[in-house]
Amino acid sequence: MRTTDMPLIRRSRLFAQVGEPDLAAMLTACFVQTLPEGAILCRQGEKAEFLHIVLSGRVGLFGSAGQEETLVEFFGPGDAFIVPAVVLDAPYLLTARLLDEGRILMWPAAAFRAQVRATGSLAYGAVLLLSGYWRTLIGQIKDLKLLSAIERLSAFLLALAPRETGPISVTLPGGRRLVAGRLGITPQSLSRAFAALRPLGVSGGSRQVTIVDPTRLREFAGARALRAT
Amino acid sequence: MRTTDMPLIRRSRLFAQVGEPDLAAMLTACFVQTLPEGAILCRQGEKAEFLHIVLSGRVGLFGSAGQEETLVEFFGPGDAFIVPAVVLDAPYLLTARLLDEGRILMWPAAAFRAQVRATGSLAYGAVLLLSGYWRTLIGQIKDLKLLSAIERLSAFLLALAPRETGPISVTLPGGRRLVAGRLGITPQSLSRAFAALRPLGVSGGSRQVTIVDPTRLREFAGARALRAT
DNA sequence: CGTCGGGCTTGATTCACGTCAAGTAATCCG
DNA sequence: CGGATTACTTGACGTGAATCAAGCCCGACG
Repeated sequence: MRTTDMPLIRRSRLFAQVGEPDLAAMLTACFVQTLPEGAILCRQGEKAEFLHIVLSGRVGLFGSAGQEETLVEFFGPGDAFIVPAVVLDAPYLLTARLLDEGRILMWPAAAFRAQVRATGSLAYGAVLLLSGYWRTLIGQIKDLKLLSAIERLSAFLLALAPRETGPISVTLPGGRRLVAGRLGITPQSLSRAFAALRPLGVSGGSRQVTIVDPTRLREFAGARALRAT
Repeated sequence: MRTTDMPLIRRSRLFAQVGEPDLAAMLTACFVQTLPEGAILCRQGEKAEFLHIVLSGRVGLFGSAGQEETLVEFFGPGDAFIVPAVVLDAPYLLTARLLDEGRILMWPAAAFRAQVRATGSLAYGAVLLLSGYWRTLIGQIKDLKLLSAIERLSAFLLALAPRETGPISVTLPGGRRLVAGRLGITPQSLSRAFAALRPLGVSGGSRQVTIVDPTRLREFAGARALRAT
């Protein structure tokens, strides 16, 4: 574990409430790995062996059924993405794959389970983390059930936008293929959806998208007001 | 609070690890209400005021966008369904409505937040509860993204089946309209999906469905193996 | 410099599901 | 018990997105 990892570790919501000495004690059971793009962290159906916390790089969580596979969610630095399988000692529901080269904190499942049970501040951090994830997943389910593909793309882009107003440029968390999966559509349909948004001021290369007027896009998407009506 | 409520309260995963004296102390801040069918516990967009724990009856969580509304998930006794909004002190993403008459434990949001932060065993219970929910939500997202309507219905019915084999009769958690929402389809499509499964041995009245051979249904649905491939 | 290959776009067609519209069965309530 | 209201089913039709199939763009590599 490098000294440069500590600030990254501290930044995770999971450890927000954990005191310095406790944290140091916990981390003795862990190690950090640098892994290449495409590396698989865990595979759907296998028993949980490690909790993974992303220190750098991005990770995609994929669900598969038969031949099909789609991306369910993106994760980035600070995320600990399979807490549930680890605490419940259940098989992974998803496969995690690195989208970039990245550094991953590996925490043996049994040690993590014991720590969560023993350390209130860690459990509290886990509650915060899981609460945030619950909300993103609920948002995604609502999107899938209530919105059209174009509306979902609008909402997705707006969620990426840091500022509320003025022309902005957002970078997609992955290639078109992955974004399509996240939105629950095919790459072809995503392409058409982007084409449909072009008249509304959305222009984009493969990975970088600029929105000339977020407010207008928000009006379009929010004609069917979603997240906090 | 009735004395008959205590066993129901204890049964919730949330309190599994909480000691008797701690539990008694926590509950002083709470009260229990009996509410009629159709009562609304919280409304999408409003600030979280109470944590609700279902003691009896069933609750539906609904998401809405514009005019549309669908059921996102069913909840029953032991479930504490909006923990995330409460701990994060954020607006509800969903509207909760009672599907039957039921008894609900009401826990003021601020008191619950303080307790979770202070009491490790409660935080641990929350981690377990949230972990279980994460998994059901992930399952639902995978279903929506990867399966057809008929396959989703099959998977839903099989998840309700208590035993693995032999003819069984399951009771749907709500009317057809609600089940359709849960599956992300219209009631008409649900009706057709049931019709399509009839040749496979699924017969059903409005609320009670019998599956003559779960194994056969599982084969059909699991030709596209899902949950634990 | 050319050609090879993957990722993106575009068009034509198909299909699953939604929508509209009856019709029928179940439930409620005087 | 009868009539109204609601819930479910069924059919005909329309549509959004998937699928099939080229083409295009751009970086990789001989």
